[in-house]
Amino acid sequence: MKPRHGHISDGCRPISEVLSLIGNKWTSLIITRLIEGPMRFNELKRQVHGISQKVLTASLRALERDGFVERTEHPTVPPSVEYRLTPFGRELAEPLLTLTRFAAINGERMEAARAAYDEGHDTPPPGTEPRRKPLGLRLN
Amino acid sequence: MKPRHGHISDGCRPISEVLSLIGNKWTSLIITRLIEGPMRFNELKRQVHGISQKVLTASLRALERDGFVERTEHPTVPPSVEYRLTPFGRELAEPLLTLTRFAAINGERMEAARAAYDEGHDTPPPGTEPRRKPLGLRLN
DNA sequence: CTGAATCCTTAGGGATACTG
DNA sequence: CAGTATCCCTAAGGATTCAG
Repeated sequence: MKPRHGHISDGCRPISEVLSLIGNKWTSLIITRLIEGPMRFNELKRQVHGISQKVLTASLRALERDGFVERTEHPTVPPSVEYRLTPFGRELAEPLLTLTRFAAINGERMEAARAAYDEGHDTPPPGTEPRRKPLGLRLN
Repeated sequence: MKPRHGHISDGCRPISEVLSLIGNKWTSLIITRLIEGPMRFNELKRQVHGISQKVLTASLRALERDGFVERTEHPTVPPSVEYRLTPFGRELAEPLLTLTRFAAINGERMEAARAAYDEGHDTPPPGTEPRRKPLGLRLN
């Protein structure tokens, strides 16, 4: 996900950029994991449940490019690469945590609101499903 | 956009939900606009530059479903519909603004970081473009 | 004015296999 | 271990048209 911008309007552009940055479903999880401290690739992959290595690589590259994450390659064999937040990255982590906390706290409230909404609206008679998407996601 | 979750891991699920919520490129802009006060559909559409009617409708539905936005339909002709943040929505708006401010303030820093990164890496020799996407976005 | 319905393109991202 | 390279598929979301 790198629309990265779009001519939203000059005022909104950078905002949209950052938002789409954290919106790519994984970066925020990555960053919040990295707050704890530097981490190696596979360690990070294990901590961010469900992410594929392809996407993890891509996300880290993006974060590195934007100056939020620093990549340190140790010339050992087998390779060892460490990722750490830059100072800039830690600045971003702050507001991100704020949001993360909000989510953690209000998760069920959202669930409830949805349930209520779905009920009040065209809830297909039970037994007449197809309901909402089965969605085919899987864990690692 | 309703991936809305995915079995990220039980701890991260609500977080991912909220993040994907704001990640859909428009919702955060919508919410921050609605902080100013209730707004009608087309007024909102004008304020959120570049959004299509379809997407605005969909985003508002999603926000309504999640309990962040309230929809009030005035039975006039022609129709007049007002959207306003719920108290819950205003709670979400807080941390969203934090992020929004970060973006506004650090926009150029990101630009700079990217420029630096792109330069230090495989910058294709000038004249040999195709460089980065032309990307075909347009304003309203 | 508010929105629903359609069509269509793009890219995010999952799965899998291969490499230094 | 830390990636790169492919294939492929779904969904986000533009553009356009129709309707109450």
